[in-house]
Amino acid sequence: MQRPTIKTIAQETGLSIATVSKALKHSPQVRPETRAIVIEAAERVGYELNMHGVQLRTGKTYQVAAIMTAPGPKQNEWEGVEYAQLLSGISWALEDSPYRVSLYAVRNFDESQAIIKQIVSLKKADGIIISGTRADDPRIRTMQAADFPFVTYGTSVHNAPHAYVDADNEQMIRVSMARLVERGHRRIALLNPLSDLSYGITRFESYRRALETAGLPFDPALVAHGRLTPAFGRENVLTMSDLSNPPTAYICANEASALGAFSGFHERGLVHGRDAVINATDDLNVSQYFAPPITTYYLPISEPSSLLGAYILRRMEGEPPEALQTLLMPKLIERCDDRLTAIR
Amino acid sequence: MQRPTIKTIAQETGLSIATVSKALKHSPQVRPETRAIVIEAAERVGYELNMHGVQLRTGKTYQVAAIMTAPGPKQNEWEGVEYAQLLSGISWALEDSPYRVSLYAVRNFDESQAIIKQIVSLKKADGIIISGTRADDPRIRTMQAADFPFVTYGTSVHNAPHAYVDADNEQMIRVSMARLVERGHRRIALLNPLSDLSYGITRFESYRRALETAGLPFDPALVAHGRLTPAFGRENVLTMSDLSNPPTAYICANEASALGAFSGFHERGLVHGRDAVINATDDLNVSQYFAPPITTYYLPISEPSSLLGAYILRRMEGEPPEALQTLLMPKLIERCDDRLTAIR
DNA sequence: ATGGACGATAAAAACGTTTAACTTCGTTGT
DNA sequence: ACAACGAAGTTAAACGTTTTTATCGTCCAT
Repeated sequence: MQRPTIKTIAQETGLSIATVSKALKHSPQVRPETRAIVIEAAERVGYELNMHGVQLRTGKTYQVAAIMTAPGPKQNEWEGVEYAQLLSGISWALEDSPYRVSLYAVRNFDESQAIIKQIVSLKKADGIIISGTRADDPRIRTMQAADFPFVTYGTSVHNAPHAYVDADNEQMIRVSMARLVERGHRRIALLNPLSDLSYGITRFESYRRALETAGLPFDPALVAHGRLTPAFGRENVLTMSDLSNPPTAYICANEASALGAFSGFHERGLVHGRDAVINATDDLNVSQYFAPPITTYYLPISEPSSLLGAYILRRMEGEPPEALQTLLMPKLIERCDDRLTAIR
Repeated sequence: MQRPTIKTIAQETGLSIATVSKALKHSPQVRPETRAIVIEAAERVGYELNMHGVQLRTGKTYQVAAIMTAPGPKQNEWEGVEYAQLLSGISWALEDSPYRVSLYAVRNFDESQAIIKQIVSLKKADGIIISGTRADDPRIRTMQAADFPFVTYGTSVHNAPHAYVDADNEQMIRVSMARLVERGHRRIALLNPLSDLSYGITRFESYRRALETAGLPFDPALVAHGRLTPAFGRENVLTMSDLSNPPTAYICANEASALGAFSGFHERGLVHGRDAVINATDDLNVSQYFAPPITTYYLPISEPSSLLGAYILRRMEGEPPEALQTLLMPKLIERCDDRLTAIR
């Protein structure tokens, strides 16, 4: 038996397919009684809308492209693991809509740019979600030029206003620095994402301002930019702890680099809380299982991800981007005092 | 300007759209000279195949559904993070094909079953990739009954033969146990996945056989089944280390539970290598950053994931499932000796 | 010469939906 | 009484492909 179509319902009810179509989408052109008949028949025959017909006719794809930047299959680093929860959050946010998440894995920025151009020009999706935004992001310009709906996870600086969701990195670093300074720290290291990423810049600038506020000197040796892998955290601890005047606190941009920093502590024989402390930003609530647990700024990744999903839906409905901008403040979770026992 | 279609090319070349269509798909019915003309015109006008037309006509979706089981947005546990790399591996394997990965995030087994029924009956995809297989998996039966192409990450026991990729859990546990026994361990704990999962059963049975081989008694207090979160690892170490005769080795089924086990060590004041050791299976190469680094069986998740992608493609081409079954043996990485200093 | 087979292309139908344009008929206002 | 109108449906075209069937020469065997 063939799958029923609107034609089936038309024959079943004696109406035309046009009326059936209109009835099913609640057009005001059809009488409530007629609609009831159509709905009844649709349920009776087990009708389900065939998207292919809709897509061809309307040109809409009902796909939301999620661009996921992950390192190539050769490098097996603990990186980008938060994408799993990001994607499921987005997927759930679209659950009650006709939209599906279509996944585009790319290896680097250039590939993401190429993919986006393709999606936009060939209309392979109705909306795009990207992350890893740069201060001046050409991908954003591409999408804006084509008037294509999109939402970014991360802000940009030099682009025209667009829909975004991000953690409030400025505030987070400011509060974090003030708290550490208050606890006696004078040499604070910043393990930062790649410097072309927008949030890397935000964090760095906030860091510098916090130093000024506290009257502390800026030392470039205490700032590192890189891919936020455990290796990155480890190597920077190894290097910085060898300085003649090593840091007593490390601010890590994610849980992966914090884990790596611990590995560096272990290698150098440093004791957390005695020689130095580690603070981090945590999306996955994993820092509580570190030994010892560390102080983190915790933003459950489900929050930004469901917002991203909600925003792309609203953006595709035509809502202006200015109304779809949110900075989320992570919650401070103090798992240790972070005063050095040696300093006291 | 409108996007060019085969009609555009037909007008451009003076041929019919039928010939253009055939020429573009290398049908033997069209003369090579004619084909050359068509190809040239297609390139000149910048023609790209419109999938919506194809989909409506052929009924194919060119979508591969990836079912991703992740805990709901409320629970923010470090769980399922390897999905990110699994998905990107699959996505890359499909890169040169016309297929795209369509993501379906579900919260539990029942939801995945419902989604799969829907995908199969409404033909929302041409192939399905699932994980978390059970010994007797009703989802597999659903797909087989409908003769629907699919590949599983994980084996099943009672189902008819199907395409799968998995780690060789039997061998891994056997080797792992023999190695620990050889190093003097007599009380070995198994931190296992949920007992309804196929690989949980495989691991458990292999564990029991290994005990028999070594002439060691089976103690149910040393085996735990559960969701492989850090919390699970931690709690079981807390419980088991309180036994009158606590284990001297913990075999963890993934890196998340191993991290949690470390957290339990820290809480109890246990020292790795003195009081007990932790061995694990590692997909993400993160155990090297634990303090201290531990011995793991490492299977870079890129390997199974690219196989999954390759297999679903071949399965959709009609290749029989028996030819598409692979068990991958993880590589043993000895990061410490794992002999207890106290035992010697 | 005639018929048939074959090779290359064209014509047309079909996939399932939406929507602009049109018909029909009853109601309303003058 | 009649034009104008509105409500509720219908007709038909269109979206871009693929594929079955038809057409039209050309070549070959008889």
